[in-house]
Amino acid sequence: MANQAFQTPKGTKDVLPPESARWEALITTFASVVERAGYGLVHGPMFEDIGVFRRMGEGTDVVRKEMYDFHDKGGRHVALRPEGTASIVRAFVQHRPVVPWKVWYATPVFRYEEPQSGRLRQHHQLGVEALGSDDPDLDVEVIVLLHDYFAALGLRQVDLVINSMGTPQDRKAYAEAVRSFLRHRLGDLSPEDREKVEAHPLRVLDSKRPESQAVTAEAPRMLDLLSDAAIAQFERVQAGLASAGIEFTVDPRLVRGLDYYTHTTFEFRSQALDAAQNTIGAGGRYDGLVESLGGPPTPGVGFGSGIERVLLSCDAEAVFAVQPRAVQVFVCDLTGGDAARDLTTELRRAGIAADRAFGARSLKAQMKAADRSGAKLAVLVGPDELARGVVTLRDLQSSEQTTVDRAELMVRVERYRGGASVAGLGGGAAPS
RNA sequence: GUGGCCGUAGCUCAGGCGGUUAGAGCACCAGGUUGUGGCCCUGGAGGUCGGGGGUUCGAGUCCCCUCGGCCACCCCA
Repeated sequence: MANQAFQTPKGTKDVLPPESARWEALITTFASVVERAGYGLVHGPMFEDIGVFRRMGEGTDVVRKEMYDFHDKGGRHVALRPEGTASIVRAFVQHRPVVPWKVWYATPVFRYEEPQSGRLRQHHQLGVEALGSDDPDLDVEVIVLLHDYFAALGLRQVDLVINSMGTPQDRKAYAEAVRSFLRHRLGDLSPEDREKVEAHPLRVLDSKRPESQAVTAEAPRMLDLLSDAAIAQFERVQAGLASAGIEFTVDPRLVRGLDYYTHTTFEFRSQALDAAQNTIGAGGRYDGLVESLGGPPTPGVGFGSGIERVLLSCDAEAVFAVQPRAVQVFVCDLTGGDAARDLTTELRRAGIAADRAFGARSLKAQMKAADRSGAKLAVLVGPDELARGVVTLRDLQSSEQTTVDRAELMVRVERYRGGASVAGLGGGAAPS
């Protein structure tokens, strides 16, 4: 292991320029979609008392085996967030904001898993949570936001699947119904699924194993057991989606991995992703979660969407290409560096994006750097300009060049940005 | 956690059966133009062949271990 260079921990990635420009644009797009709907940004700790996350469901894989948990130096048992919702709910319980409380977040999330395409140990989620109303129109609002975010990115090959888990009582009764049904068909299930029957009967429903699917096809259907109130709720959601012009399919076997969901659950899947991980955004209603974290009975609904997977989908559909923001002006200095140092500062303070080369390189090298920077305009200062109190402006696309008084530089650059050509900047001097 | 494939310069890749100083393209740097980019030409820098151990006269090439990547299961964003 001698001299083995450090690298990102397994299942994590660095996001560097120019790719990071895409992340910025993605988050900006998301923010504009949800803030338009009245959602405010929440920042919070990346780790919580482990109890906060255990409320996601003691039987879930995320809680049982994927949490990055540890004891800190004070003996507190804490965990890195494995998802966004529980922390938001904890914040709600702690601060008791007025309802409806509509917030959004952008956060890394951590799960100890075997990495593969679209699955990392640290990935990043954008999400919203809306607490304090059980109005199904809020479910619709949240789903529409996620849909419109994908649309804003240019994604087209996205399918929406929805289901209802009913009230907490419905969910419990249904789990019992499925369990007793499966008990009689144990022999027909795949061995792996057999073990889930007692602890986690609903998980068997979305098993991909053919033999299990044959069994679950005949299992009691959630939608047949829903209470009247839950059915009304679910129908209102469907009507709202239809009214928003959003296509969806109802899949009675859609069971999400976290136990807190009640009523509406939904998943957006990218058809452009052939990987096993094609869910790019998912969520649902969680009417019992606030209470289980010590708050007053408060309904809630929200979703999370993985940035990495969404970007993978964008790649697959060849949409949402983002150009990194280039500087506008590049200063080349042959006088020892004073001009580069002072002019870039002056330009930047005037609100103009400017860059320069360092280390007293040849003009050729500096021009090359100017070209690479993407700047439209180069400012050249050599001994000649210095002596005359002028600077040379060069349009890097047309190669037009002129000289202007140094004192006039800011005005000239502003005029150039306003659309004037370099030649028209009228310093009077001929190109040298 | 289980199984399969893979790991050579910053990037994409060559390196027949193990055999002398490990190559190319792109990118980077310098020169060709005593003060000028994008094209072209020339040159340069950059690698303990993921890491460790073993077999052998000799290993990038074979074996073992390990780390990492990809894929499937599982799970999920």
